[in-house]
Amino acid sequence: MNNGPDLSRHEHPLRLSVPPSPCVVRPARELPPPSSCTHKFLGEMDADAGGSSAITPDAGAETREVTGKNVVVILVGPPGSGKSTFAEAVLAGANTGRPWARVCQDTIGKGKAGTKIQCLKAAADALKEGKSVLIDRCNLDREQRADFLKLGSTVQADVHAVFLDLPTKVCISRSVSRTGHEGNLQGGMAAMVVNRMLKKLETPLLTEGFSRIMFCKDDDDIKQAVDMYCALGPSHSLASGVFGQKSKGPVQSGITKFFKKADTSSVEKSSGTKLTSSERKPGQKNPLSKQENLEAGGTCSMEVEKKLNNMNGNEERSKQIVPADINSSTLAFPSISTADFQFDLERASDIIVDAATEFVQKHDNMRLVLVDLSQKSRILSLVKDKAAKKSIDSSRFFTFVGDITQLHSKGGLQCNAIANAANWRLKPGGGGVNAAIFNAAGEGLQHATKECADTLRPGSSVTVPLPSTSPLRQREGVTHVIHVLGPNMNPMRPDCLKNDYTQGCKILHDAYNSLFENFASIFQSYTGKQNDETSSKKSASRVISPTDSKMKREDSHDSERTKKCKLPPPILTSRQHQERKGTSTLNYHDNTMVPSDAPSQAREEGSKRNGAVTNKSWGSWAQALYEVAMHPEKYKNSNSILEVSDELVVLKDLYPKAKKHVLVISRTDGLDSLADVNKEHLSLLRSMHSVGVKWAQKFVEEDASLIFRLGYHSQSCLSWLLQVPSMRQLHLHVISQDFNSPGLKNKKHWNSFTSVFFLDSLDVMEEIDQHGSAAISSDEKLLAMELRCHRCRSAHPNIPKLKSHISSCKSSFPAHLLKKDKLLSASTFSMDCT
DNA sequence: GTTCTAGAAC
DNA sequence: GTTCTAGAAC
Repeated sequence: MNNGPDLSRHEHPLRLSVPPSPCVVRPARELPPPSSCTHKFLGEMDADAGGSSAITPDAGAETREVTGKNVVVILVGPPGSGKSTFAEAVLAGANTGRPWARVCQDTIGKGKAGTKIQCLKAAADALKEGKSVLIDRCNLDREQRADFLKLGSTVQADVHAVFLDLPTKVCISRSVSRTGHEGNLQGGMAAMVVNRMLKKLETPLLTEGFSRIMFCKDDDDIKQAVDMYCALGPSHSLASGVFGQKSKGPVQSGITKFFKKADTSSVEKSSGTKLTSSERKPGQKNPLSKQENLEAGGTCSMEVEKKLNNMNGNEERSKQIVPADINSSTLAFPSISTADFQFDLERASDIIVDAATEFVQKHDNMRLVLVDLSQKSRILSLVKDKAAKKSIDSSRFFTFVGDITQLHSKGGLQCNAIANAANWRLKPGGGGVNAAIFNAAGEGLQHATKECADTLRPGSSVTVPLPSTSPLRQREGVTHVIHVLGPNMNPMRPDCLKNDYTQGCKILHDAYNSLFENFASIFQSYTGKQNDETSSKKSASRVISPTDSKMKREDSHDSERTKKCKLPPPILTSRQHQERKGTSTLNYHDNTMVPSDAPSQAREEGSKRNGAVTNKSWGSWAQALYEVAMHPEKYKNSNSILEVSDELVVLKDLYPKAKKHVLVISRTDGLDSLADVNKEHLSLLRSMHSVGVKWAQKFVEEDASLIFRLGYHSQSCLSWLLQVPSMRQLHLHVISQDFNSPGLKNKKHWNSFTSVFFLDSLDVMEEIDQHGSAAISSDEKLLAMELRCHRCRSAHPNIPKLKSHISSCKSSFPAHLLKKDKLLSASTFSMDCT
């Protein structure tokens, strides 16, 4: 609650905080009289906010002086909070002659990932030119802001913070649904990023060195702040202090709170139509439709939120007739791939109707329900029309408007199973149906899902029995969730089919077939053993892939593969097997590390089935580390293996990128990359780290000039889809920082060890300890970045020139590496010994 | 992951 | 003409 006097929204902000003095150049447009509401605005200040240095209202009113100082405005806010919109609005609206520059990290890299250093330099340059600067990056924590504050104080500029403190759900919704974002952050990844970033939020304080902090909680605040900076004359300075902090409540952060507040809002699908109040059911708060999100993102309008909030309370629950059929098993499913994945609605509706027709003809005691949250859902009406034209039995297949997680409690529709429009990692998040279902089902669904499969390929599905404790089971009577993944036609996502609807339609059809087949499988298993959860779990928790739905009964013995659907088995040709016979030498390239007794036929069959849709598999070369980890004994005579334990193998990298480069490989099956690691693996990571340190120490003792760094490649969750090459099996690089090796040949090699693509082992452990997963960068641009020296950061045109430079560069390493012992050198170890 | 090689850059 | 990169093939 706002305890201060009401802020007059209609009066000009400059007048509110800056009473003009005779020598002030008045902005071109007419300003209201100066004195009327100064107190009002300053009365908004929270004297406690920002620590003890928050100034009193009167002091604030008196601080205005003609200084001619430049201003550094540090925008603070997560993606989607409107920082860029703010900065652009100031640039466009400034009308007093004060020159402004926007320093934007998203664009400063000119297509490549921008850095803080680039921003600092640009800001310094602009300040030198006499411009005031808007720092357009997230600046969420003190450390991120500190350098800009320092820069400001160095040039004696006023440093302000404008904190775009909007509701988390708004930022997530906007960043998820925007397109064409300068930093390429949008779609499902954006929700994750916003959520993660907000965990790091540290509210700006005057004690950091700001002369002024302004909180913008909504559209009006933003507009006021923009107007104020637009009207800030060259010789004006704004009052010091904290303004606009209206609530002392905890800062809302994270998607969890988002869902607690609006647990059904994110189920909204892209319907292509605007929502009206009548489309909402009681209790649904903040229903942000995709369409509205886009509008909100595009115009930075907070009106959306208000409008949506206003919808609550006077909505009427839509009356729907649910065909009663207590003898049928019911599957409720959302439209797959049409929202985030932008699949054409016409085509999608044809596919849904075709697949459903086929299904209901085959199974007369099961029914399918297409569900969408919006009554005006276009996909729903298309399907409805097409199903009617095909004369499908409407008691077996029908559409339903409602929240898929509350069909029984709110809609009176009892469903045995619900389908989830999952992501390929089968993890919560994303802000849509997926997030809503994981949220509604409770944590049990995550655990149950993990037992069934780790990942999902486009066109396939996996059935997960809900634990008896799941609220979704207890409240809604849903016994199974079937995760299904369709094709992606969204160019802003990394695995886009680029308008290839031939392939897209096939995958979508496969996805529905797989979903329906899995549903049928549950029912069949339940006819005999309705109360045997274990049994049903075993039979139901299978992944049905696009082409194996027809052969699922034939390969039911193949339990291991269906349990871990993530990895198509290595693709080995018969020639490779022949050539490989009897050999177990270490060689990534021709894959001779794969044991010669590999069950080749089964693998080939498996690869055909699994590779049918996307052909995205671990190439044979990528299996090498896995083979070493699983069967180190086969390579015991190789001098490449340095150490073997139950937990790990230490291997000399066969293509070292530095004088000393070894890999500490985990031997845990299924731990393919950092994306698979969670808190349970912390002790393994610690073991890997300490073994890595031990080897680094050994090498340093042999050659005291060596300096080591320990870390993991950012094998992101998207790498599989992006086909970014990587070696399967989690491995820690222990690499000397000379990078003096013929094995280091190209930009990708260099950047994979010297950009943020390389994640320090210490950071990874800390991240996992704190967040349960590593913050993996998914930006493929990282590996294509310009070549810069890892020590002095100088740029070089090509690898030979870079190599020449690094052979003699003696600059100190970047500060972030010098901290926390991320670099291991002779001094590190001698210190340890003393 | 590497190797090979066409073609761009110098 | 030589060097180097980047994409295809493995």
